[in-house]
Amino acid sequence: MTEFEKGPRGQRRGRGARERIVSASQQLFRDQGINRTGMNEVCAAAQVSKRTAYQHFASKDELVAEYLRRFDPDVMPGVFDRADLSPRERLLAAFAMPASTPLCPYIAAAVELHDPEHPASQYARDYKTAIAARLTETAREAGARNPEQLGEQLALLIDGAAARTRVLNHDSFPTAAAIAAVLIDNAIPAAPSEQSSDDRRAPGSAPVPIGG
Amino acid sequence: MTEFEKGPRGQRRGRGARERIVSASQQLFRDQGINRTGMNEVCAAAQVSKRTAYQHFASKDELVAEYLRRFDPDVMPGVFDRADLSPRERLLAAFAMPASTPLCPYIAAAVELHDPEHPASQYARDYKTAIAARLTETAREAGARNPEQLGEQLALLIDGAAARTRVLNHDSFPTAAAIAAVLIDNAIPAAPSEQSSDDRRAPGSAPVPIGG
DNA sequence: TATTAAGTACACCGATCTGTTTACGTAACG
DNA sequence: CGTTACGTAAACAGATCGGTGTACTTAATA
Repeated sequence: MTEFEKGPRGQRRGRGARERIVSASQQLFRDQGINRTGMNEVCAAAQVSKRTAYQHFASKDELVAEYLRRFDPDVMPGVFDRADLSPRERLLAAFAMPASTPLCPYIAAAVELHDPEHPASQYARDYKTAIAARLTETAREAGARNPEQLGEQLALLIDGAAARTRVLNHDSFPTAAAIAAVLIDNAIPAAPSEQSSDDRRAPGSAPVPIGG
Repeated sequence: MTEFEKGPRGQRRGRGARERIVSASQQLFRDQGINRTGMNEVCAAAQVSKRTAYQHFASKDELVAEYLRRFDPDVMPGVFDRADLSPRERLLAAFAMPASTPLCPYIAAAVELHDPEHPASQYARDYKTAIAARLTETAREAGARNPEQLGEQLALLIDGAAARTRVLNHDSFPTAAAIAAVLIDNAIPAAPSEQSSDDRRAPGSAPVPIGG
């Protein structure tokens, strides 16, 4: 059966190869960019022959797509899966990304590839849409007046922080988090000033609509 | 002196060449990306021989730097120079970019070049800093409580809208403008209601500090 | 043992890109 | 006229890149 593991007969091949290739591209594409990283370099880093690499991925484009796809299977870990946090806290947690978090490879890929039809570009759109959807969902849980709007706004803040951090080489997520706090407080009726364990809403007050 | 114009003995050269090269790179770099546009293509579009191009620009990197530098000599025309607008209106005007406006070549360049030391990357940082400074200045005029903070926040919104527009292929500036309106209203004490949809604020409620 | 699946090492192809060089053209000016 | 400055056109150099082809190795299986 060969199990496709390092298993019975493989000395160091089999399971390792594909994994190593993807893993190497993660680091190289992120650190050096996609266009500036050749397949030779990826193969060398993965300790895999070029032949093998092209047996696992028909083209570099496929590897790039897989590189993005594998990046974050469950969207933004440590944010939406934190059942111990209130919805509001979860929304804010999206802006407390650790510095080690890679800087939005989706934006980078979309810019570098420069082709909206590229599978990686399409996946970048899907990912961004998924993020916004999750934010919207959480905003709804938090009792936001217009969850779609708040979700979209928070997503924009995340992208802004990522882009700005990249260009300025200076962490902009705190600024984004501050804005997020304002938006959240404005969007949730009778927002309890700080961490809200319960969010009852004040029905009557017509607060500031965020336009659109 | 040869005036650097079409000049004494130039038949149709001189002033045209450099201008045409920069102009061609504007369009090509923006439409196709920097890395995907070769010098041959630029020269062809500029109707200039390669020899001449490399006489005006020692390298492609220099041309790229000039491409960014020439992009917007006075930062964001139609925004800060609109003396007929109130400071608050000027702040909001920054989010009403016409669709024809090129989509943040600075972010694109920083990502594409992928080298923070590249002169173009440095210029991108300078440009972004200049934008934030202008926004801060205008925020101060508008009477914002913390102009630096508001300026930085609005700058982040602009970058977020640009990045998101690029990735999603969908104009995100309206969303950013809506956020901006909220931030501005929150940051300016007793905001006099301009023609904004509404900005009356519950009078007694202390406005939410935007925290830093 | 023979086969087969998987992999390595490495040369190679064709395309593309930056940048240079060569050969030639042309117009102003002495 | 000839020189000189400036320009074109096009070949070329050198590098890199994506991707392939070939020959060899290794180890499990029939």
